[in-house]
Amino acid sequence: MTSMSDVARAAGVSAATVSRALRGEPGVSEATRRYVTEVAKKMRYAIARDASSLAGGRRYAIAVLTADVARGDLLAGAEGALRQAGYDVLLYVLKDAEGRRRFFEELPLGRRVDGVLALSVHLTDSEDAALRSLDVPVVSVRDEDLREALRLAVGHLMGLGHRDVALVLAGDIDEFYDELLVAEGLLVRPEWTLWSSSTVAGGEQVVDALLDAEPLPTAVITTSGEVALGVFLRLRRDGRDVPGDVSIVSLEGPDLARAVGITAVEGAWRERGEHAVDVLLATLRGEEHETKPPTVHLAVRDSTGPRPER
Amino acid sequence: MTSMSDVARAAGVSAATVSRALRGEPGVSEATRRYVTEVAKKMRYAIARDASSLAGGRRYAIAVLTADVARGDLLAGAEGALRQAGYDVLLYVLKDAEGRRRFFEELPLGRRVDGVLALSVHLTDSEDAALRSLDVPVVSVRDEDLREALRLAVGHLMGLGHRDVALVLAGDIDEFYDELLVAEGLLVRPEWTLWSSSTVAGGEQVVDALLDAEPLPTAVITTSGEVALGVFLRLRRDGRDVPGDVSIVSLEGPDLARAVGITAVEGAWRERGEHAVDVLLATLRGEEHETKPPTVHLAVRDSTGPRPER
DNA sequence: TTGAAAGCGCTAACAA
DNA sequence: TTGTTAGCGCTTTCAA
Repeated sequence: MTSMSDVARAAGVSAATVSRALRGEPGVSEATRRYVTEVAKKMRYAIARDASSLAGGRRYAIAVLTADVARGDLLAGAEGALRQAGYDVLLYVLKDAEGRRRFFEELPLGRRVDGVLALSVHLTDSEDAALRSLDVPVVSVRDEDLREALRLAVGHLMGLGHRDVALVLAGDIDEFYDELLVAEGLLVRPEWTLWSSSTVAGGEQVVDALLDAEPLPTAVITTSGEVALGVFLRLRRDGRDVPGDVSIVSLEGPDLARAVGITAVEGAWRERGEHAVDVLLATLRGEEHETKPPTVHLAVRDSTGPRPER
Repeated sequence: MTSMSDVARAAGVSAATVSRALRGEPGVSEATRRYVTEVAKKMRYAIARDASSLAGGRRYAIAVLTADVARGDLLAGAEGALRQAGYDVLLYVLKDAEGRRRFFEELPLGRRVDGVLALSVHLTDSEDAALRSLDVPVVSVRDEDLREALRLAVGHLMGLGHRDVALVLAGDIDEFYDELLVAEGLLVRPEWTLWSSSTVAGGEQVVDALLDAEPLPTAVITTSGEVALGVFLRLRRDGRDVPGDVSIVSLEGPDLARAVGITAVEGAWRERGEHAVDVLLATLRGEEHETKPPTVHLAVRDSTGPRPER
């Protein structure tokens, strides 16, 4: 393994200079930096993080806690952002109660990470306190944004006069939706709360189920872009007009929804994960990160319209 | 932060002794070990991994590569096993092509991990070569086991005379199933390939869809225990006999299936993740780990029987 | 069974 | 701008 002093020797400079050059620290002439970088690359030098952390006091690692691996986008978003910022992601899956208890008891993070990101883990007060006792910044992302997304979607639909709204949940999602819909003033019929896989085919199936149980709702909210697309396609194949007969709103899958012209809540999970990372990194830098989480906003497109007369 | 020498001082021994005692190394009297351990605990001492790795040459970290966070059980299984063995899990999500390319180009793992676990990432030859060049052990888990599971289930059902089999896919699963079923000699009707969320409700919905499209298949294969349960319950509620009218096999959810008496493939993802970790850790110890992946076997229970006469 | 001492490969003062 | 010098907090010989 080539070490930093190997590089230093090869480049004819001191290890300190190599260190500065490679990290982009000031105090190195551009020429030297370029040369050293090149030599290091040629030698396939990889820094020894342990030594770096030990000497520098920073670990370049963030613990990411997740209650499950279910919310994939959130995790992927956070992972990508952290990776890009040069941080390693230490994953801790707090799935079963026993493992979770042990985790907080042993708190294996001591001196191992620069910060903690809790994704969709609803921390109890004592768990939260335990984390804070590590005295590294802790940022957590709750599921509340999803509520906000739903709220937006429902608000939009109600503004258009809809009252008969079906909800399609994709993945293993908590069931708090029902309450939320009710709270927003919608009637929730059990047969209009459906589950589906996050696939187009899943969405198509859902429509089959809805068609079998007339009357049709006047609007459908999906938690997945793929499902929204499936719903859209299947309705059309059945001769229904969107949004003439049925409106569709998706709570996720912004790219897909945009491509197909489906009204959708944008700026959801992946972005939320990235923002959480921003907040955490800012804190690490000692800054106050004032920005709010990515605005969950509604992109109104062609899939929603006024409630049809029937 | 209390350091090892703080503990040593408090316990009236040398740092070397503390090190040995805490790691369970031989050469420390039991009395000393117990005492030191107690003192360390009382002082809430947490080892500085960086220093430990630097001095010891082992990093106690494994890179876990995953193409997506979709196969949750696999990841969770691996994470749990690694954690238990005292290893940190460095997560790398190789989702988009661009990120993946960059990952293999920069190979940010150098001197950072003791091994690599590739879960459901189908590595190209050059990617594989890149990983091996790190010269740490690499273990990968492919999706083939799922095929094996399906093969088992289909074999069992065909042995019982079934030909009309529905397949319920849960989650974002690849579509290679169809081909596989055909390859196994089954007729695949499009309306019998269904998607569902991994929930009981999802399974119930699926049955509704099937009932609407008579004739009913004589058997149903699900990729989720919850779905199998939902199918079971809904069929019964509709007055159908299981397995008299319809047989059910689940490819996952062994615990649930066992509890309810559903024929199921056992030893699937979670265990596969754990086994991969075993293999990796054995390699790290310099041993040859000869055991095969957990036998994907079929636990035949009351939910499957001979094809009904109709 | 225990301790002393020498690093592991970096970063961060401090000098030059 | 660059180099020299101390460590960072452990593990591991080697001696006692």
